[in-house]
Amino acid sequence: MKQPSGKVTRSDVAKLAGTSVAVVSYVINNGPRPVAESTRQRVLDAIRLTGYRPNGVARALASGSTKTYGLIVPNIGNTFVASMAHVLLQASLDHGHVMLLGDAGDDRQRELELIHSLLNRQVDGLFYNSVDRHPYIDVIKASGTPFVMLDRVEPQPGVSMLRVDERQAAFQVTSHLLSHGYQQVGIISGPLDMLNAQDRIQGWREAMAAHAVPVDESLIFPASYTRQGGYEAAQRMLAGPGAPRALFASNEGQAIGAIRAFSERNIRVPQDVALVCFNGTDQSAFHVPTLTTVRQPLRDMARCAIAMLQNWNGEAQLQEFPHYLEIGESCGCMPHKENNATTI
Amino acid sequence: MKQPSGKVTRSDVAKLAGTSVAVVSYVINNGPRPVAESTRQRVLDAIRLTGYRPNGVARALASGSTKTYGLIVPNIGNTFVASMAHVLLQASLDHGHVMLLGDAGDDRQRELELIHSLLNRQVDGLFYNSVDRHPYIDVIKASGTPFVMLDRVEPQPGVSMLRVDERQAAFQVTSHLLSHGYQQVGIISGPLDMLNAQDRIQGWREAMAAHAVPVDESLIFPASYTRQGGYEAAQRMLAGPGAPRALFASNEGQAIGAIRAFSERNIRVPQDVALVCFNGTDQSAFHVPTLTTVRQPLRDMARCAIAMLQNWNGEAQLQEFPHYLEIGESCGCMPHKENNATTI
DNA sequence: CTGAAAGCGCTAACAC
DNA sequence: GTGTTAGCGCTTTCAG
Repeated sequence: MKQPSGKVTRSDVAKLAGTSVAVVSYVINNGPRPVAESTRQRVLDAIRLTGYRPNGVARALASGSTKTYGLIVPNIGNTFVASMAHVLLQASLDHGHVMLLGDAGDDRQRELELIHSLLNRQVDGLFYNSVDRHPYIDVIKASGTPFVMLDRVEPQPGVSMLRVDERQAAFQVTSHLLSHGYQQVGIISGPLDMLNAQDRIQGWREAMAAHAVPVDESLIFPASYTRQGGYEAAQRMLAGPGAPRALFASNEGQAIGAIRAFSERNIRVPQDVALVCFNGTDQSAFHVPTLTTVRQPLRDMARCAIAMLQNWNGEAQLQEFPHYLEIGESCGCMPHKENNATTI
Repeated sequence: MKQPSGKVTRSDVAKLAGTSVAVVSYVINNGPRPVAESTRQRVLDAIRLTGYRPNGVARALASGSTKTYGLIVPNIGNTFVASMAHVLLQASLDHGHVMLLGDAGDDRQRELELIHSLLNRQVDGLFYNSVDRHPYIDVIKASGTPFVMLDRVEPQPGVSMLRVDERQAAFQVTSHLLSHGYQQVGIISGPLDMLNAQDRIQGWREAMAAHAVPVDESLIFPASYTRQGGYEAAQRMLAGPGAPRALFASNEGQAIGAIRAFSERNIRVPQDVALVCFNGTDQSAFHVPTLTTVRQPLRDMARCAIAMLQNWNGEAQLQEFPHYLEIGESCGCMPHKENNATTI
């Protein structure tokens, strides 16, 4: 008979099984002491009968581990962030950890609040993707909690970090556009004070140089990493003189926003403007047109991030991952499945 | 001087402040006993000096509350789920609670594992959106943990639930298409054994009846609630005879997948096929074309869900929310900003 | 207003 | 192989 409420404790089980509480623990934890098979069965039966559920809070206090990780993100509504969260969640569960999710709602103050909150709750480790370029690294360090930065920040001693070479990826993706023959490639960048925005712009610059194309600073359109940001940036671009025929959007949301803005002016992608973007998700493959995008090996990154926390020794661990270019229709070098000769 | 690690405990603070540990608690918790202002300051200083961080696990054990909620979702990669998670996270934080996020990865077994995991961790309450129509309600009930179902399930005693009248919403959205003059409206439904899929199909049926249109069962295309599902369903629809010129997709992902499939056959939305969908997110407004979609008042729902947990008395609470139809371009009754006379 | 002390439910020595 | 018990760090009652 299951109890109506979760008030059953380990000593109830012990009583019913006719053993001591220690034995119950040994059974539950498969150690650290052996238990006779017959006793073990009695305990197991008692657990079933009582509907006993080990109190994780008490276990955490006694054992010193919560089996919980924390994840701080700017906004779970961002599709790339959600993809990252998804793989981290899966990988953590594989290691027996659940995740406390802190969604900062793009608010710096809230982010700090959340960090304290998760730290107080004694997470075994923290994955951290900051709202902006001023992550609260000191706070986390002071707590002694293992943590991994998921986005690029100023290199610092004692800060572990995952990253892809965004400068190189930006170089590659811009070069891809240039190789199509475009002489002008615009860039919708992230907020200029963010390092990953700088990296991407830098790669863009280098690609222009490599192709002997003069860099036109007016082709940089800073925007937030959102659909709205991309939408507005594209509008600004169209409002100005000499809008480029090729464009590099710094994330998938911006790309989609830009395409929306274009469509409102009857500008087609890729026929009128070739487009590539960063950090595409599965969404890119279903978009019309499909998006040419730089993708990151998220699954590997998640596994690595967890390994970093587990092998934590207080020293910084840097792990760089390869990116890959997923060619879609948006850059124009693929046969476009869609055309305008329509019948049904 | 902050300590290098999180080993500072309350008694360290007490020692430094020259008080007892109880007083430190009184200061931290603003009660339950008053503390002299001067003592209070000494304690506060000691806390600052030591870098003391209250141990949430110990607090939870002693106080009986973890200040943590749990959220079980099928997959955080689904944009609608992510939107829901976002608002719940924000609302929870407003009430001082953090969230343990359980992402089942669309796997029933994993979902159960997660439920046990969160329950063991003594969450103060659980928000539950099941992978399929067989939610593990008994497990949660047996634990005595307050919980709210976020999706529609078989009405049961003792099960609180949020919902919108999906039958009615489906009726409305289908009627909207019919009012445009279409005689045939297809439906990409969810998996047929899910209640919300049945509800939506039922509303679709009733709308046909209300408009005196004979119901053609072959126009029901069951699919998973994903872009891939919508894509495949649309392909099936196009492969069959008499593909309808109007279509109701059961969620945003399906709609986007369907549009992709259409575009590959040079079928335009809304010119060739009028489309509406359920549970659109902000994404719908940036899509080309913008999507006509049924939206739910997520923010209100989140607040309500939390209130249900807080006022938990073991009795089922049912709360129904109004939906609203957001008219976009995809159904064809709006001036389409996009056209095909293109120049740049 | 402050201090002492009894738990909270469990882990893991340490005994036997 | 099993039982006893000292913590884990905190909340809160009960005495001063």
